Amino acid sequence: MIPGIRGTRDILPAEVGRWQQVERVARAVCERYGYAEIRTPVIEREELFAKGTGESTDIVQKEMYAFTDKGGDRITLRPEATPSMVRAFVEHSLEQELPFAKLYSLGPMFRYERPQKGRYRQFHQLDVEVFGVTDAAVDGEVIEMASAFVSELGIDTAELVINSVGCADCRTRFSAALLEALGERVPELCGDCQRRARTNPLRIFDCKVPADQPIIDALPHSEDFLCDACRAHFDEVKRHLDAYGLLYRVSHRLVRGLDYYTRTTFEILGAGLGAQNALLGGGRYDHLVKRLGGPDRAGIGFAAGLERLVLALSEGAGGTTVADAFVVAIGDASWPAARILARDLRKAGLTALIDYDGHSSKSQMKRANRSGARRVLILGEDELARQQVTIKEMGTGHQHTVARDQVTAHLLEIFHGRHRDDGIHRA
RNA sequence: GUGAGUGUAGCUCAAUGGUAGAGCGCCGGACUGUGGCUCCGGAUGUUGCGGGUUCAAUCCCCGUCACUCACCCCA
Repeated sequence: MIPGIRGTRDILPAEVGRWQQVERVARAVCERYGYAEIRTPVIEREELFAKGTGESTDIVQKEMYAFTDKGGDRITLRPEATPSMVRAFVEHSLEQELPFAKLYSLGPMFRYERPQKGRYRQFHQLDVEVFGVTDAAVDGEVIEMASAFVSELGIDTAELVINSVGCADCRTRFSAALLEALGERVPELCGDCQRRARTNPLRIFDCKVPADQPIIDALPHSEDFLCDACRAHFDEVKRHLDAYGLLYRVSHRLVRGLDYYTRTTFEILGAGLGAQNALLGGGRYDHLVKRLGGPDRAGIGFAAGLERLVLALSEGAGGTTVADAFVVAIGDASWPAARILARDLRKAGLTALIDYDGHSSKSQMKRANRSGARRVLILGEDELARQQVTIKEMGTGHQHTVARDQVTAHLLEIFHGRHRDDGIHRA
């Protein structure tokens, strides 16, 4: 056997219903809020992420699946969606096309990381982006939508956390203030934090080492270093969230890892997910579009981890398709007629199963039982001769006969009375 | 990239330095045109892979791969 690649997973039939539910809700919510779907390639030029995601990030430095293709170009599997969304927005001048430049996309991302709970090398994200709106009302709407998405999935233990990292000026001043506050205590911090102090002081807030916490707790807060404009924007965002009645926690320690974030950042944290507990995260990136060669347009968005959402879904969520009917043929002569019966049921929009080999009726019944089909349509030599079909309700064991040419109408009537739902039934 | 734990049947797990067993599942029969319950019977393993120690390794040692969790990073 040739095994699958480390950090990748097969989403098996037993759990695919949960995925379909997450995807269904994701699409429904996005469409309701006026987002248009876009599908971008999984391969892009390496420089798109070097410039977009940021040369200093670990994603770009050591986690990309990058290679030189046969034409000599540097290519990479996308590690995140935002730069691709920006590229497509710019490349196709989408702001000319759409009433609002609000886009969403669903698809796989790739990062060469050590797998653990909620983290894989191929993982899937819902990515949502809005371009060209600086007003804080869009921050509020995006965050409200993210929150609505999670709660519509029935995940009710999630926590919304927000912060503002300010504009480039605020960040520069804040970083300097952090280093100054740290002063000579840098060597007391853990190795990772010493490295962060050199590369990106804001990330010190991500530290989990207990010994470092007293020092970190004493550090200044980003909120106190916001310029007037950024402060006003953040206040306005909070007013919007309050107006929506959303519960949130402002955390000055929420500093997101990607270089492009400005002002608003937010995350929704799930419970019981282990260390990788961010269901979704995002923020504003007011200079990214221009930085990637486009017009000077603001941007804001978030990415949600589908694996984590599936993990956070309640036990009974999802569901599998069970057949409306299982056709059982008895006797060699019945098989051709049974196959036509199955075809006719399917043509009428019903889900029908039928065996392939000339198995015994018993064996077919067992398979029918295992399939979960709600009824078995028996077509044996007796029925064939009388132009009938025996219908056995698996739940009760009762059976009755119906004329062959009435079968589909008969079944459709049963479903009509029960508000049939495309054959998909919750477990 | 770092650390810890774990790899035995399809699944969940036992076992012993003397070449493996249970439960569930699967297949068949009792019921030769009828599932679920019951009873009876049956099949399946290169004990992750490679090497070492040993008369003998699934068990001990080394390496390697995979999985799990955590660090790191982030969805």
